[in-house]
Amino acid sequence: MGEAAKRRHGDAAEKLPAEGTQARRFGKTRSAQSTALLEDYVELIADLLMSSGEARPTDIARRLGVSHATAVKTISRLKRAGLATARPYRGAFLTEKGRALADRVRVRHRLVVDLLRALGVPTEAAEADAEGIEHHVSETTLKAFAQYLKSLG
Amino acid sequence: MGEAAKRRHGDAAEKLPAEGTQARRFGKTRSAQSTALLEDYVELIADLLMSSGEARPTDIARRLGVSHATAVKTISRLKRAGLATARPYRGAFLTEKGRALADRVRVRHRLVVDLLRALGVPTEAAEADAEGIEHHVSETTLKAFAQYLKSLG
DNA sequence: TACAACATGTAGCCTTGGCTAAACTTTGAC
DNA sequence: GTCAAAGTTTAGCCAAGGCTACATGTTGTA
Ligand SMILES: [Mn+2]
Ligand SMILES: [Mn+2]
Ligand SMILES: [Mn+2]
Ligand SMILES: [Mn+2]
Repeated sequence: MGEAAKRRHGDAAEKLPAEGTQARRFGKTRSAQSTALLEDYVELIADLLMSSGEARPTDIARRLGVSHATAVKTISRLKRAGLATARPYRGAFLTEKGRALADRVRVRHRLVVDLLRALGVPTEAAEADAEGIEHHVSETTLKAFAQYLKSLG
Repeated sequence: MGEAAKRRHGDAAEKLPAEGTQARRFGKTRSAQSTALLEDYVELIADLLMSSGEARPTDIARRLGVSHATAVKTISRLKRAGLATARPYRGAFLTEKGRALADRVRVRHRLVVDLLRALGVPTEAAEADAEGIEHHVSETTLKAFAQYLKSLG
């Protein structure tokens, strides 16, 4: 480790979290990230199905700001994950599991936006930030958010 | 688009954000994600340098819960980005730019954790969730957080 | 001083999530 | 009914961020 370094700096050491603890936290973050995209897709597909009756690759792509080819590939991943089905040239549909996820994700999205707005964050910033934040909010934290909002009446 | 579908569902349409608006939001989220890892690395390297005088690949890897090979590759990316330097077998060091980023990131991390705790989120959940949330909090939202915390005294 | 233990670096593999280009279907306007 | 426009699919490329395996370097201790 470098005993010299240890002696030189060790005494003034700040308290870092234990290695294992920190590793677990970062691991959670990584796993949240790997599901974030799928969550946004099912939420969006649910919205499109609700509002227009179909969720076509091009529409999805435009709303996400990616190419249609990217959307098609991600829809494949949704299928592999058992969250969606797709009929050729008819767009995407959600499985039971996909609908359940979409519902949870939509509720969570709303809650995060509402909380941010309650704290005085302007609407557009709240919506934009929530799109990323939502995927990293645990059940525990979500409950605290709901509690706080309830306390405001 | 399918006129039948449009007629069947269009009337009960829910109000989605405009396509461009939604695309911009998702784009911001994507770009935040691409910098998230670099932010965590510079923050961790700064912490390790402070507490032990050196930031070696193996230590970084253990704290992140990844293999040392992964850490080495990411340190290369930090170098490419002008955030860090590394002397063979002496670990990583931050450039001026890296130190500046680390400072900003540390302040933001603190603020997010403090806010979550102020809302009643238990410490460990607050720390774990903050590790992901922090990367998606805009300056605007950060100010609102600070404001709220100040209002609590 | 030698050497075993440990740290480092490198190579090669995989998945995810972007992209463009080109071929193919569907659809709607005439 | 035709056919061009619009949408879909597929293929092939790239970078990021994981991994394991292996070769090489350093270092504390016997
Ligand atoms: Mn989102
Ligand atoms: Mn969302
Ligand atoms: Mn983080
Ligand atoms: Mn952090």
